[in-house]
Amino acid sequence: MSRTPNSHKEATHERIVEVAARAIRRNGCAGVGVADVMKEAGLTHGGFYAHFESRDALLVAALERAGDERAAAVSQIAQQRAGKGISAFRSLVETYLADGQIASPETGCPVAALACEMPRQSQMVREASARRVQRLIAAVGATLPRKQRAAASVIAGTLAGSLQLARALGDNPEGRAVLSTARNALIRQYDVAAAAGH
Amino acid sequence: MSRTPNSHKEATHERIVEVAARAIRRNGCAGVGVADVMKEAGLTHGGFYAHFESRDALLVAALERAGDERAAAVSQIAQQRAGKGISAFRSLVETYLADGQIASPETGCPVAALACEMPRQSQMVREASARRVQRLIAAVGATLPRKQRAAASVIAGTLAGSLQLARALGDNPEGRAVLSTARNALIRQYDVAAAAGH
DNA sequence: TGTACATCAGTGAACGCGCGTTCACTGATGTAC
DNA sequence: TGTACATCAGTGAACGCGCGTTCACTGATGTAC
Repeated sequence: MSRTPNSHKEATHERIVEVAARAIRRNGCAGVGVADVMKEAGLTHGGFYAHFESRDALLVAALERAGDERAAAVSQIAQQRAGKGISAFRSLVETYLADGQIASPETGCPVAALACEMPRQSQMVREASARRVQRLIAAVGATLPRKQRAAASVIAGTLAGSLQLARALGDNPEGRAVLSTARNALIRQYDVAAAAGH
Repeated sequence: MSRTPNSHKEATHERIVEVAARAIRRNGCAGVGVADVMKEAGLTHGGFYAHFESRDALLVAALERAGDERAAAVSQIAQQRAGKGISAFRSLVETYLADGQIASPETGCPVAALACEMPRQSQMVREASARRVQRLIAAVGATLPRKQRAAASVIAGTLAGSLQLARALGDNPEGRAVLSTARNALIRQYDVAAAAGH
């Protein structure tokens, strides 16, 4: 049926989503342009609607992809560090709030990059956004012992909020101080190893 | 020199800034349209440039106005409650994270409404944004005893981040749960009265 | 093995629309005489 | 007191530009015979 194997169109589709997942974190929802994304994927804008029903559908796909990418990166680092006896919670906090994140929103958490824009999007994008927030909270909860799991949402809020304040202050000592203060406070308060006097 | 007393033009200017201060929190930076703001202020768009050099200059004024308004509202509530023996910190937390804030960004904190958009704005807007963030941190710090003042930035991050997550989840039990969890955690950890076993 | 054909991913011109900005003009109000 | 004038806040038409979306077309690839 398909002359070019499905894998070709699917590969192109993947490329568009990957570009959009970076663009939405770098430029915000309003900064994702159909023509720009297609160009960065090596295509012309006219072919876009063979891949997506609308620009909003692209935003949804970009949000999902960005969240998956980030979750995979964070859990990969946590696994590497687990061998060294570092708790999953501590790895999460140190990866999420790493100094390098100030200047690299395009590879960071989409919730931190987009949270305040979420309520202003179309319904389908808002729904995808809410799922991302739920998943961030769940990911934080998964690193906590049962007793502390109820704190997952505050911790998620602290992570996303602190990173945003640091970015607003800039990639300078002032911004980095916000991150280190947050890392220290979170680890002191919630890390099991720290609580055990480790 | 001026026929209509200065107070007339100044009153119009005030009105424009007030409308913009609400619009920027409701619709985001990209959602502040010159024509819309002027219309909501009862004017036509052509007169805009007699009041502001550019749209960006309006955003700067709107940010400053929004921050001033919110700071005044929060400190007014704190003063009322101070008579009842409620600490300034607790008042701040309960006002900032009130359930009603989920649905009312346009009268809330501009940092919570705009933080993730700040790094993407023009230089003059970024600078005004950074000042707002610094002022939020300072306002939190002013409610803390000296010993805990270093925690002001994490607390500010927790306030802004939790409110954003709640808004992204929506004005429903799920969103409100995020706020109440954050209020409880902050007051338990940082409120002087709570620490004194009050 | 070779030739004609069908499929379809991608192209590029064109559209309608909204928005920031400009500018010649209006009309109301205070001032000079 | 009254009349002509200057000032200037605000009007509304027009501009250029970017963007989402549409659509007729191309050209490469696989299939049928």
